[in-house]
Order: sequence, then C-alpha cells, then structure tokens
Amino acid sequence: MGQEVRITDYDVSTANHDGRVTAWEAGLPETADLPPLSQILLSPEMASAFSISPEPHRTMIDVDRASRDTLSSLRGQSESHLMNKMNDFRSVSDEREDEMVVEGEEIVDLVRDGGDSPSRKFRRVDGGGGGGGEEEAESARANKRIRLVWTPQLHKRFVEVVAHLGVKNAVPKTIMQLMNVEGLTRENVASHLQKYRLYLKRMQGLGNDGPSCSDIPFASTPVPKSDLGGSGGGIGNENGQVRVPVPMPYPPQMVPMPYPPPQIVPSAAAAGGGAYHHGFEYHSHHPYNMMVQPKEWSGNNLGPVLPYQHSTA
DNA sequence: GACCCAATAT
DNA sequence: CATATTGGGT
Repeated sequence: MGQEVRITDYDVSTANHDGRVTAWEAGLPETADLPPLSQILLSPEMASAFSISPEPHRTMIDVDRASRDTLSSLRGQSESHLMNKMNDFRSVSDEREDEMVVEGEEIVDLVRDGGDSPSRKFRRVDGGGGGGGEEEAESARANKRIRLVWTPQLHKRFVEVVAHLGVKNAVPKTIMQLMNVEGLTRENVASHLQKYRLYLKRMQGLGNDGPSCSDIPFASTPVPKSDLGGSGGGIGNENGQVRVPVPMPYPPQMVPMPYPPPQIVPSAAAAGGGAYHHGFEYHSHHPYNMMVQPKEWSGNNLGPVLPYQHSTA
C-alpha cells in the first residue's frame, strides 16, 4: 500500500493460473515474515496529524482481488488509464480514502485507485431493495448536478492556487485545472471565485478589524473525526452526504509555473505559508475532502459535517 | 467560448 | 447562508 507502482516491462504471461505474477514475488519476504495485514502501522495520532485516513482492514481476499484486477486491467484495454495515472502527479496521494458523496441515491465512489473506471467518477449506489433494474442507461448520465461544499481543505487549495497564480491568471479555468480536484467544474470555481473576490474587495476597503473577532483560526482545531469506525466500505453516511476526492499533489507549484506568485492580496497570499488570512474564514473541520449535498437540501441542518464559513461578521 | 459581474434561484 | 444558475456585456 502506499506504494507507487511503476509499470515497466514485465511479462504478464508469467502470471500463472492463480492470477499471480510470480516474477513480482521474487525477492519479496515470505508472508510469514511480514506483519499481519490487519496490523496498524500508523498510530492514530500520527495519522490524524497528517490527515491520513485509516485504511480499512484488508485481508488476503482483498489483496488477491486487487491483484486480479490489476492483471486484468493490464491485459485489457487499460493501458490508457494507467498512463494517465503516471502522467498525473496526483498519483502519490493514492491510498487515501477518497470518495464523493452525493445526493440520496446517486453516487459515488471515487477513487480507489486501484483500477477501474477512471472515467466515471460517479457511480450509482443503490439503496436497496428493489428489484431489478436497469441502471446502465442512466449510469451514463447519472450525473445529477451536485452541490459542492467548499470545505476548508478545498478552500485552502483554492486560495493557494489563486495566490500562486498572479491576479492575472487567476481565472476559473486555470484555477480549476491547478486545483486538480476531480469533479470540480469551472462553474464551481467561477462561483466561488466571485465570492472570494468580493470578500477580498470588501476586506481591502475596510481598514481593518471591524467586527471584533473574526478569527478563531484553527489554533486548536484538531482533525475532525471522520466516520471511520463503522464504515466498512459503506459509502455515504446516513445523511446522504458524500465526499469528493481531493487529490492534493502539493501546493500548486508543480506545474509549469515560471515564477512565484505576485501575491494578490497580502492576507490571502500569506496563506501559502501557513499563516492565515481572515477572509474566508473557515472553522476548520473536515478531512481531506469536499462534500456534496442534495440539491433540494432545504432545511436540513442535520449535517454531521459543517463546512467552513466565511464572512467577516 | 472563456471571463466578469450582478441578480436571482435553490 | 452558501452555492448554482442565468443573463447581459466584454
């Protein structure tokens, strides 16, 4: 896990009937020498400190299945998506439990990098019982407009990207691209950007500290407790909310970006380092993902997860 | 078509 | 309130 697999020359034909590629096992320690799969290598404290979501326990079955999947995808018309993974720097963050949650019956599952349809970010999840069904026809466009929630993490990425692009380049499209968040649309960014700009403007205009205490930064804002306990693989929680993957390669300084950011606004630019700006205030909470809510989410205050909040007041 | 902005809808 | 959508204009 957590290993980046480079696809090089290997002979798939060396795989035996068991679906195992013996060549890959050469030189590896015997299973007996390895700690049990279920053993936790990372302390909870450490994990939370680095925002690492614990992996569900894996069993040999899982390993086997993964192995099989890998093989079959290698043999199949895969090549293409594997290449994508390689070209994309985001690959490193794999192993994270990225998923996106969406409206009641729609959705999601993103990721799991292991290997399957990278194209369909959204998958239909069937509640239950019904009968039978034809879900392929709709799966194609199973994308219902989703309401994106700008979590602190997402917003942070946003701010970083905006800060790292000059004012000049900070336009929705490029921001969106640099953020590199699956499922994020230009519209999402545009909308957020609009608000962000307003916020910035409103900030500059006012000399300063109007409303007393707008920042309660995140001094002691540990990491939320995402629902790990029981999620054995379940997707959304009872609430019907979903998470979206937020591949976070690194601060947006990875791409062809000649020179550092001309900083747009003092406060915002500072964000890159660690100091925080007021502005888009967010009451830090939330793991590394963004949530989505049902569209007709009208008086539903029951969110186990509250997004962050802006506002100066 | 991408962008901006304001207004409006959800 | 936070977002999405729409419409007018560059």
